[in-house]
Amino acid sequence: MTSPDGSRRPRYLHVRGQLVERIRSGAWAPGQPIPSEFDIAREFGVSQGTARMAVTALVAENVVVRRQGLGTYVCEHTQEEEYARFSSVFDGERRRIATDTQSRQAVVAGANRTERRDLNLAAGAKVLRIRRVRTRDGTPFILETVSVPAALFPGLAQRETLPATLYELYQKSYGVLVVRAEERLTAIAADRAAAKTLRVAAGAPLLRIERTAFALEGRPVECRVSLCYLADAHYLARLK
Amino acid sequence: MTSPDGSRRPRYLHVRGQLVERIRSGAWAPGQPIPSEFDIAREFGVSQGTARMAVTALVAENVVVRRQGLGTYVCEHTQEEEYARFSSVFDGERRRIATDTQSRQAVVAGANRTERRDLNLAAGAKVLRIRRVRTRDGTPFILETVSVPAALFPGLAQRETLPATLYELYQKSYGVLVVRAEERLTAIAADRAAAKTLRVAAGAPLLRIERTAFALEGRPVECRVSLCYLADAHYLARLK
DNA sequence: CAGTGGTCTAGACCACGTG
DNA sequence: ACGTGGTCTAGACCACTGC
Repeated sequence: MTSPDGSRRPRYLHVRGQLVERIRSGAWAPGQPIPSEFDIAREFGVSQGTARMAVTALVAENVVVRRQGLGTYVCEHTQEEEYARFSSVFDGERRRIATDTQSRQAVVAGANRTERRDLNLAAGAKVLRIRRVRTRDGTPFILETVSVPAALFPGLAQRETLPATLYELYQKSYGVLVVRAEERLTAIAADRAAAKTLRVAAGAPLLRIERTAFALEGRPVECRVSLCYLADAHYLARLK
Repeated sequence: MTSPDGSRRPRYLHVRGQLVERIRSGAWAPGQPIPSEFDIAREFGVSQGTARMAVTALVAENVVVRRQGLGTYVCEHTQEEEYARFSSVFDGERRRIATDTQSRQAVVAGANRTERRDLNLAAGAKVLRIRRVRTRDGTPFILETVSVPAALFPGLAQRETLPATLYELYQKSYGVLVVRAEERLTAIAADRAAAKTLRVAAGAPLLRIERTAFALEGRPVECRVSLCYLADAHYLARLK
């Protein structure tokens, strides 16, 4: 099969692209079922097996989830799911640690060098920076700075309140679906400001997490730096 | 289809199990091609599509790799591949850091509490503990203690030399194929001994990595603790 | 019960890497 | 040219879920 532009692309990848477009545009909303594999097959004039391959690709990309006997649903960043997928901090008994977000501050500024590189922005581009403290059982636990391209989230800076789980907001208000992230970790000594906020001694060892989050088609949409004081806690990474 | 014990299992999972058994037993050696999908289909009396599903499951489990036009090969832990899969430390330019292993020391001892939990060992079981220092450009970089069940690797303690890439040894000499690992990370302050070995100041922030490695069917086969001084370097984790 | 995803067949042809 | 994995069809039936 030859596509309109002359390049040879498997049919299932063409179908996948069409499905992604409908999800990106909001025609198929988060948490809602997409058409059945048979319906997709009929609409695009392919067999069920081919429609299934297209859906399987989206499952692998964390864009949809299959529920046997029910249907296939557009991924939804609920608070719970977002923690399960993107929060990697666990306690001594290997349970995921729940945090609350206590204080916030949001400003628009020119992107710095790290932000321009991680978010793939041109010089002079603006970012919205959100600074916040996350607490565990009421005590400061993580000091976090979240940066997003201002152009991608119009009006976000003017909001009076921001939810703890930002990806839900990105998705529901801006149609930006975070599907993947990379985190770069280092151990650093707490400087005075961080030590004061986290209520630890200056020089205490902190885990510094620098995250870059990616949306559909690999587009970087957020970077954040988190400083954590991990007393009786750890970060969990799964290899392959 | 009903299997001999009466449970209903998809045929492709039955085929997958048979393939795993041949790899585990060494009948199909690391780095060697397994039979083609058509040959597998013929042998087990299933269609190519079903044989393909069985192979796809093994690909997802990191047991085999497909090479288009060539065949499907049993995964091999070569030095290069092992670094690419299990080494997560990168330099400031985001290149993977190569390390050399400079000094080693191996002892057999009773498993401690952490080892018993991570390796799923009974009280009184013995482990082989390997202590070693890994260097970067000649300077100490990672201080590492590797623990494996002594019963699983007979004769390993008596070896005069050990390679830098242990998983290659586990696989080639003992038929133990590491397919997955979990790493638990914390930031700690260097104690005197670690500081001296790594040539940093006592109290310097170190990244502590506690790894558990799993073989086929989820069996834990190794745990290791690594202390890294990450000057101009970071640990990379990929989320989903 | 109807409708969904999950498994399975027996073919066919294509794209790729090697000889 | 050959054999491999990769794509694709047009069916079929099974297993699960909710009504």
